[in-house]
Amino acid sequence: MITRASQLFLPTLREPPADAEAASHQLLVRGGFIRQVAAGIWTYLPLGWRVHRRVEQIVREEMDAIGCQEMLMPFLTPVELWQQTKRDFIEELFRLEDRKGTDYVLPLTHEETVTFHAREIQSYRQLPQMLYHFGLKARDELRPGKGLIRLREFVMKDAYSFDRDEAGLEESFQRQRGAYVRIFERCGLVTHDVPAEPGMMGGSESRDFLAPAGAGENTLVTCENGDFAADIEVATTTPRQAVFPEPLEKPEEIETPEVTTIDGLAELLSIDTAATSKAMPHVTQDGAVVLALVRGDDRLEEAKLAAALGEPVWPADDDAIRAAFGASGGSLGPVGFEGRIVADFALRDGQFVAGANRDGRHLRGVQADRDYEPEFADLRESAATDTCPNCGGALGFQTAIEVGHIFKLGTRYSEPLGATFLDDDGREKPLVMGSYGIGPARIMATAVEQSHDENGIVWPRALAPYDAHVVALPGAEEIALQAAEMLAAAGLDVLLDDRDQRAGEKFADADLIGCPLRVTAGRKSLEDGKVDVRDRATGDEKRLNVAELGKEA
RNA sequence: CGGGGCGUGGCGCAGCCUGGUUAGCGCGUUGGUCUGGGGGACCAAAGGUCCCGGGUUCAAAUCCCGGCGCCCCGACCA
Repeated sequence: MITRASQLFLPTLREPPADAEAASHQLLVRGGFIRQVAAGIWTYLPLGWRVHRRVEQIVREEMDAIGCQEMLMPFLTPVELWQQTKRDFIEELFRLEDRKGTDYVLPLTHEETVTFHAREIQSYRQLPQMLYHFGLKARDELRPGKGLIRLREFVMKDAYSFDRDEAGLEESFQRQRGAYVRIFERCGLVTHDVPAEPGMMGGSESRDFLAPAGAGENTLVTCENGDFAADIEVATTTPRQAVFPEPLEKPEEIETPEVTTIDGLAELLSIDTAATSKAMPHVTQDGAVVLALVRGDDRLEEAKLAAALGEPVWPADDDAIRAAFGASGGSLGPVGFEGRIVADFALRDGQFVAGANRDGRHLRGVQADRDYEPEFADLRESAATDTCPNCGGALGFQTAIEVGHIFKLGTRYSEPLGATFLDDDGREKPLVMGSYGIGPARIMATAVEQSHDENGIVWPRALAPYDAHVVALPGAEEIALQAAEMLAAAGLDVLLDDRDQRAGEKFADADLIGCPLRVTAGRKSLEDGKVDVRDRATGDEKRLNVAELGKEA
């Protein structure tokens, strides 16, 4: 198929928009792929929508290949479904009301709706089932941005599996996981399949597909030897060994006037920062104060704390700290604290300097299980000085985009919504579910992040808006058209730049738009009947006869 | 929610601090001439509620107050 640039709505920009920082944001806007309507709300222009559809088609083929069935569920959703699963209080949820006063939500995902339909599954004989759709999602994000990376409205391919039991779920989960690996591979992306944090979906196990990128919102932790990779929110890596002073029989209070930081404390006492502990009071939804304790040189990973507690928490403010500890931040510690204490595993062995819960004083020789009774959990954020838990190798940290996320949901949705089936033992049981999401827009953004140069986008072949971009220079319009027809006959989608523009402008646009092949017909072609075929990725160029184009492509 | 920045023709910006004729510049757009393998040159022209509302003033893009929108950095997710 041939598309003529002269008739295409393709507004390319010479300069990037002032508010764009991420490479994908700049290039997709400059290349005329997308335009912003409001924060996190975008239109796909003709070129951008072509790319989106190519991503969709790859996803569709891989879903169909594992027996997942396409359908379409609605955007407007009665709030009752979300009330039944108790997700109606989620802050990101858009709510609206019709003229009769009936409440609706715009779905964050479609677990509720698909489970509503799954109530029609009656018997184990109908299982397993896998369903999917490409549906709009709406999320009232606090901070949308970075082009297509964080959107308030977007198309998601969400798939759902229904099984009799955990073993069946495991099988469905692995089928989806395999499909995801193939999808990202076909899209030409580098991704890592890593353990993740289930967040608001709930459920037992989840895995993220993280794609390293210049701009992103996740941090991927990997081992130099390739035997470890995880999202930093769940990464458990090995902290460096602390250097401890001589142990004490019991804690000893010491004067530490003016010292409110770990560095100041370690310096005053001439000890390793890793031989201190850091108290970070948090409050739960119902106002209880929980003390999170990590080693002095560590940072608390809040996602891990929330996971350990099983509920979200917020850092306590000064008033709450005073009330619970009788001291201010900087002198807090576990000894004598009445509430719940969660300590990082790094504090299990050894004696640490901790706040004394009296301003200007600390305790030396504080030992877990002797001087205070904590629950232990992994709370620390992986640090650059950590080593691989599997081989001791050095770790690397990269920003990454989450392009896919798959969850084992279990009965989190089927139970509240009453989606049950009759098993072969004659008993009624809730369906065991999984859910599997991919954002095509993020795949687009990731492809650009991972593959571009100073001149523009270098699309992976499978995602390019057109396979070939034929540049017609003045005088050679006829040859250009013949070349385009040859390529089209060979099954390629062709963009024919027949605009009345200067050569430089056409080349610049071709580089910016980033189709894999560029074919130029110009004055030289009139002499020898050949055209220049240039590979966008490598820059390699060769002169070919028009007749040879088909087989070359 | 906390912090920072911005809002002026389609795009990128200047002007604002220190109010004062017709609000400028580059790019783009339209018409013309010459050009024509990496964003060319010259001539002519079109195009603006200076984010919105209020206030101060003889006079507001400019000063004050209040909104709204957008971007970036810390707590959420495909």
